[in-house]
Amino acid sequence: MSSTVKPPMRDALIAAAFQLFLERGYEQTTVDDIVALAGVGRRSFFRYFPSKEDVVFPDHERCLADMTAFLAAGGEDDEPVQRICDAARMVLRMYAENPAFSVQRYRLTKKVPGLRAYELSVVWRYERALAEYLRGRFAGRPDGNLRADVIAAAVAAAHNNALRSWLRSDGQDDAEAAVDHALGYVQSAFGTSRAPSAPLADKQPEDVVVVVSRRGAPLWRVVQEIESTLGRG
Amino acid sequence: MSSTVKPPMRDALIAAAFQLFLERGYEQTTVDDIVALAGVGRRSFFRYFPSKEDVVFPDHERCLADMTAFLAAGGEDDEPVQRICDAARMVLRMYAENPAFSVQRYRLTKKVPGLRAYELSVVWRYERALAEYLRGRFAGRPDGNLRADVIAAAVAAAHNNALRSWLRSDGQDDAEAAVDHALGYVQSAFGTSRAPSAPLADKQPEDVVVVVSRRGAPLWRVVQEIESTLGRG
DNA sequence: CTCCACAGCGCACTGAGTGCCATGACCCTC
DNA sequence: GAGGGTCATGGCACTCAGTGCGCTGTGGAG
Repeated sequence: MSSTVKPPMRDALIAAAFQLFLERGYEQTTVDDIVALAGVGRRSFFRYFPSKEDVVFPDHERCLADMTAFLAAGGEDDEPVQRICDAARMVLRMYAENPAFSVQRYRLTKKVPGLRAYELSVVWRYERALAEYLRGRFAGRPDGNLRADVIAAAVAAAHNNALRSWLRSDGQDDAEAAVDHALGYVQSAFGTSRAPSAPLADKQPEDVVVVVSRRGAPLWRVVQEIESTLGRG
Repeated sequence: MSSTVKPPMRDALIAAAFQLFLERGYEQTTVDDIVALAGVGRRSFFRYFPSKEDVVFPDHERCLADMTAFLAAGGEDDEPVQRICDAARMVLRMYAENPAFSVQRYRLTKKVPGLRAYELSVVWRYERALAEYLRGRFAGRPDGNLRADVIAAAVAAAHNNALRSWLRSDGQDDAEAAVDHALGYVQSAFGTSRAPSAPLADKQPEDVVVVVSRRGAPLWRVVQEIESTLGRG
């Protein structure tokens, strides 16, 4: 999409950086070490990566752009929560495309506080993209912004939960299944009028009947009554 | 709790830093400028603040410790979601104690990307404290960790939504009411059998009557039926 | 009075990130 | 084929955050 040609110098820098990071650690590796191993000038490093941390997350900028484009391409008839769940799945796929690389990076970010902080800012931008989309879709509804922020945070948290458990398994588990399960939980909590996932969708509509009186009551009261009715005390 | 005595030097550094940050901006102010204005040695700055960013968030370390202690002090009979909502309210109160300072800091963090990233790592630590508490409480339940992470993220997002809208109002709005409302929404979504807050608890129980048949149905189906019943298409 | 602990200070150093300019390859035009 | 323009790269010098180390003054305990 954005860049059709692949600069070999960029890839060489990434390879050299990860080799040194894994050998002696992130903080023990200077930018001078990286450029020396890659055989390029120090100034060129900062041409391709605004900071030393960026070399650890080389493809997030593109992935974020893709996700934003995906959300912008949706129509008004899409179910919003479903849409952002699909958007979150795109991020997971990006990780799953290079399992070995993703696991290596996970080990790095787990150890180095500076990288963890940087990853947070990356995740935050994804979450903001989801929230902004929902804000647009919820515009006009009561508490639209609040609902958008909360649901986006829940979806991001569910995605990250599944992603991290997959990374901890060294890429052995089924990432797609894990994220489907996690997102299904969020969709059940913020459920909208759509089945959360295919295997549950073939239930009969008659398997539940709900009658609510006093429609003006606050939602939490309704939920409270339902839960006591369902016997979850 | 942690530090009973207040070093005047620390406060002098904070005051000097904010004066300069507001005058000429964060990035245009060097640590040398701050220590020169405060009349202390440069090395002393880094004795009190590990980094230049830390001087912008001088009380978060204490607040995080207080929140962790609050969560650890809870008993097994507390309602978990209610508990972390109360914990989140502690953070809001910390902000509300110094409205002018909080609003100044908000303006700074909104403009400076580096400070925004730092704030993210602070918020992340709060969220992790909430999630770790819930993980302990949900231990053994199916999807306990997932539920803990998602609910903690939702509570943090709701809190941040209310906090930011209060900060945007220059501290004029009612912060407590805003956060109560926002957390009430989360509790309604992940609702457990308890009223979300005192001012709503004195409603009559008769103001809503719910009848649910087929109790074995999945929760998302129940929610779907309720929403269509309530007319939230 | 002496010793010791500690808070602050000064200094020199590393390393990230930036601005500026030179160089060389490539391409387009005449 | 010569000249000029663009662009990627390299080299250099600089700022500034953050650190390690050693010095100094002060104040309390013996």
